[in-house]
Amino acid sequence: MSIYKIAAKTGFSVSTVARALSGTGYCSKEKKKIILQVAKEMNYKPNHAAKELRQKETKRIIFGIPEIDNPYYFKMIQGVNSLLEEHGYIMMIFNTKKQLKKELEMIDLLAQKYCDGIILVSHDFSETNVNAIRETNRPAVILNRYLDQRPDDNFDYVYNNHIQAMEFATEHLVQRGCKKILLFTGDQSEQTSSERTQGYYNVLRKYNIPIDKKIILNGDYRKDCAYEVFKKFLRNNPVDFDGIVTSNDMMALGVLDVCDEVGIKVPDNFKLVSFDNTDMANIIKPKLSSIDLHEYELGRKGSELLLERLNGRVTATNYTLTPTLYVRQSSEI
Amino acid sequence: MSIYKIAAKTGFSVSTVARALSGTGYCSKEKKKIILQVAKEMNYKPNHAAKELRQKETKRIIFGIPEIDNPYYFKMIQGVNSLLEEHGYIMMIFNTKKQLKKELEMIDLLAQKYCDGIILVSHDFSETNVNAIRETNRPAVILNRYLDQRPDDNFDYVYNNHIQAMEFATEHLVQRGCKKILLFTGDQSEQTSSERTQGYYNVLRKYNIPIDKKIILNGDYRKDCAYEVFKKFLRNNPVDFDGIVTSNDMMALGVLDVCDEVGIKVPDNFKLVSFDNTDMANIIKPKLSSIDLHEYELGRKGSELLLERLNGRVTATNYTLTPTLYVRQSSEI
DNA sequence: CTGTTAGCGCGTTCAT
DNA sequence: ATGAACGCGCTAACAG
Repeated sequence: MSIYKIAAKTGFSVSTVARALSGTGYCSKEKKKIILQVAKEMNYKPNHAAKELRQKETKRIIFGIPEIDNPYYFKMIQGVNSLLEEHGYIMMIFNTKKQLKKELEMIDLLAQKYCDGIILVSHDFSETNVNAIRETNRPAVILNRYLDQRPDDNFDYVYNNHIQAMEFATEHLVQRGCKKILLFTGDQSEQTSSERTQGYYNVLRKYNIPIDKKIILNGDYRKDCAYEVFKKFLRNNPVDFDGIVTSNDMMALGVLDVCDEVGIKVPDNFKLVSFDNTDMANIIKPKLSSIDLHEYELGRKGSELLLERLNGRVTATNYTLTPTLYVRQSSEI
Repeated sequence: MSIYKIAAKTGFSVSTVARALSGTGYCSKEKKKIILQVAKEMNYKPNHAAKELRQKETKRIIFGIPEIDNPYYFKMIQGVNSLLEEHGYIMMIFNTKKQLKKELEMIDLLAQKYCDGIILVSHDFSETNVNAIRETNRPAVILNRYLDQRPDDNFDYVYNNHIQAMEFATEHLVQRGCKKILLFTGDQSEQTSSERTQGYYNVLRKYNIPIDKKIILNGDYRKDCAYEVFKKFLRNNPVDFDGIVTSNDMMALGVLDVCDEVGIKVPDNFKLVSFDNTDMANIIKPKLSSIDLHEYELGRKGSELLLERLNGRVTATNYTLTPTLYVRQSSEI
C-alpha cells in the first residue's frame, strides 16, 4: 500500500495523490474526494519511515533512566511524558542500567536519528558521555547532574540543588533543637550523595556543631540496607543522638522498623527527616517530614527545554530546582 | 552524512562502502579498513529511518496504558520492558488516558509502521478497537481484557482471572469465619469490577450467605474516595459486618484511616483483604492481606507473545494468569 | 571481490 | 491545478 497504488487505481499522478492526502498544495475538490475515498477503500496508511526519511523528523524522544524498577523515577517519567505528549511526541523509555555502555548506546541512537532528541538521567556523569552527546550535535537534556557547559553546547541541564536540599533538612532539625544528627546517605562516590553530605557539613559548621564522620552512615537507598546498618549501629553505640536525616523515604522506613523493634519512639526519642516525599511519607506512622525534590517538575522542565531546542533554540541553558521541605509528625517537637 | 559521501571521499562504490560498514557481504580487508577509518573521521552514523524504510522493521514497540500516573501500571511497564529490552526493542509508552480516540490513534501508529507491534491495556475494550486492530493486520497483544478471538486474528490476549481472584479473597474471609462481608470495588460498568463482583457472588452462593447489594460499595480505586464512602457508610449503618474486601490497597488505606479515627481495630473488629499486593501492603500496620495479580508477569508474558508474533507465529493465542493471595495481619484470626 | 542499478514511500520543485 | 522527476539514505539483486 502506497500512494503509487492509489495513483494507479485513480489514474491520477502520484503528486496529486500526495497533495490530496497530505492536504498541502493544490488539488481540486472532486479529485481530492475521489482520492480520499479510494484511500479509505484500499485501507491506505502513510508509511512513517518514509516520512521520517524525507522530513528528518521522527516525533520521538528517548528518555533514559538508570533503573527502570526504581519507583523514584516514576514521577519523572510522568513529568517528561506530560509535555511531550501535548506536543505530539512519543516518549521511549530506555533503561541504561547504570552502565556507561548503555548510555553511549542510547546517545548513538540519537546520532542515528532514531529519535529527535534525548533526555538522560545519567548515573555517573563523565566527560565520556558529555563528549559523546556533543559529537551528535543534536538536541539533548541532562537531568540531575551537572558537569560543565559551554554556551554553544547542544544540550541543556536541569538539576536539583542537593546541597541546599540537605541544608534544609539538617537546619530544620537543628532549629528544632537537635545537637547530634545522624546522616544516612548513599555511596560517597556518587555525586548526589557527596553533594548532600556537603550540605550537611555546611549546616553543622554554621551552627558550630562538631562533625563526627562515624555518624555518617552509607547505605544504598534501600529499606533493608538501612534496617541492617541502623541495627548494627545501635548495637555498638548508645542512643545519644537526637536527630536523623535519611536520603530517601525507603531508608526512613528501615530505620523506623528498627525503632519499633527496640522500642525507640519517633519523634520522642529523636526527630527524623527524609527525602523524596513519596506517598509513603504520608501513609506511614509517624508521618514523615520529607524533602520534596519535585521529580515531576524536573522531568517536565527537562522536556520543556528539549522542546525549545527542537523549536530552534541554540544557546545552551540550565535550570535549577529548589527543593521543598514538608514538615510532618516525625520531626514534631 | 551518508554512505554516498564516504564513497565519494574514498573513491569506492556505495555498495562496497555499505558492505564494509554493515559487515555483510564481501569486502577486502584493505578497503574495509580505509572505509571504516574515513567513516570515523567523518563521524558517519547510519540513518535509522532509511534502514526502516528498506527493511520494514523499526525495533520499536508501543505500550499503551490508560493512565500513566497510576502506579498500578508501574510493574507492568517493567514487565513489558524486561523482555523487549533483551531482544533489542525499545518500548514507547503511550498514554491513552482512558479515551477510545487515543487508543485508535495508537492503533493507527501501528498501521503506519511507526512501530513493529503494540501491547495495549485497554480501558474499555469494545468492538471498535478490536476491529481497528484487526484491520491493521499487524502484531498486537491486549492485556487485561478479553472480548473475542478468532484463530486467524493478528492479536493475542493475556489476562487476569479477576473472578477467581475475588473468589480467593472472599473465600479466605469466609473460611476465617466471616459471615457479613463488605465489598469495595470500582464502577460496575467496568469489566474488571463486574467480574470481581461476580466472584464475590459466587462465593456467597457457595456458602449460602445471603447477598445484600447495600454492602457493595462502588468507589474509584482512590484512597480518598474509599475514606469518604466508608465514613458515610458507618454513619448510616452499625458495625455488624466482620469482613471487608477492597479492590486495591489504596482503598484499604482509606478504610483503615476511618477505622483509626473511630476506634475500630483490624483484624479484631473485622478482617480485611485487599488487591494489588503493593509495597504498601507490607509497610502499613496492620500489614495487609492482599491479592497479587502479578502485573509484572502480565507485562512480561504480553511482550513474550508479541515477540513470538514478530518471529512468525500467526495463530492467535491467549494466556490467563492465576492470582495469588498473600495472607498477612489484616485477616489474622 | 566490486560496481551499477533499482527500489522502499513520501514530499516537493519545477515545468506545463 | 496537475504531472514528471528527483532525492532522502540504505540494502540487495545482479552483472561483471
